[in-house]
Amino acid sequence: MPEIAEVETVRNTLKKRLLKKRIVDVKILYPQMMESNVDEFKKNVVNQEFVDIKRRGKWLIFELDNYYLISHLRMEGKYFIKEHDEEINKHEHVIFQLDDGYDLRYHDTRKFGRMRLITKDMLDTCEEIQKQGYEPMDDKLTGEYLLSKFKNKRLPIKTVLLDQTIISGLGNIYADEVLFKSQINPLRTAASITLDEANKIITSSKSIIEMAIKLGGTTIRSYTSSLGVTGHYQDYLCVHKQENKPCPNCGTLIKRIKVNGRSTYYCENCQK
DNA sequence: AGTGCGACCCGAACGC
DNA sequence: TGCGTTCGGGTCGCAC
Repeated sequence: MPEIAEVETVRNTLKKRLLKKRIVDVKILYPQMMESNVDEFKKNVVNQEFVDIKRRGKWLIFELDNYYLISHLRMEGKYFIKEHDEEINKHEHVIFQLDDGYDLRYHDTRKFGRMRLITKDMLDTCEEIQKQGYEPMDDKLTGEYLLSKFKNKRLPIKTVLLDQTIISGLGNIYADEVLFKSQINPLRTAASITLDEANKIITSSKSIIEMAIKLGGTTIRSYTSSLGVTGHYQDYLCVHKQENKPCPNCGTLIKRIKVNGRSTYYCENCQK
């Protein structure tokens, strides 16, 4: 599932293939995922060229001549580049036909992803984008900032790390890994986190995201006809999806619990 | 304001 | 084997 590192990898990969390409047609096969009016979307996106690809948290932002195409991959959204005459897969929901004989195809088995076209001046007022908190690599993310956000929260710290308005980009996997590296029990309330621990959360997030981006970069599968992203970070996970495996620190078997409905993995010995 | 929970989806995993 | 059921994951919107 794409978290910040995967979205960054998608961004870097697509950038190499898409810049200066022009959209000559678009097919929307699953209109429910389109938050813009479908007819307007088609009308406006056709004949636009890809100028840049940006990212904010888990949002991908395709910069076109006159618009931003903003796209959230949610759980399983992927972009593929395929030759235009290749058969359409049943999970391909939006097909952008490019001027070079290829398509950019949005593929999403769960149909959870969303996309929308906005004019350039709308980005500053686009709520989903603007309400994102600081990203792990942002210097503005400080222990003091986190404490001010955690102050009145009685929710488990694990749940609060998934709140994109505080730290932008962490998902269920990295939240578990960050808490393990910070040696913090996922069930602790956010309000109970000390300044020291908040700083640990920040340094852990930075190093984990940095490594994940590097791994994503080295493990891209790029075929001649398509281009998906399968990072290899899963080979380096300490706790997430590691139930009943030994903790890399102390050997205690990793526990799996539910925290506010989400699977959560941790070492009960290391994370008090 | 903070919190809790259902809805959105459907393939995979599980239970019988 | 084949069926039915449950689960999961990010985010939103609504109720409390």
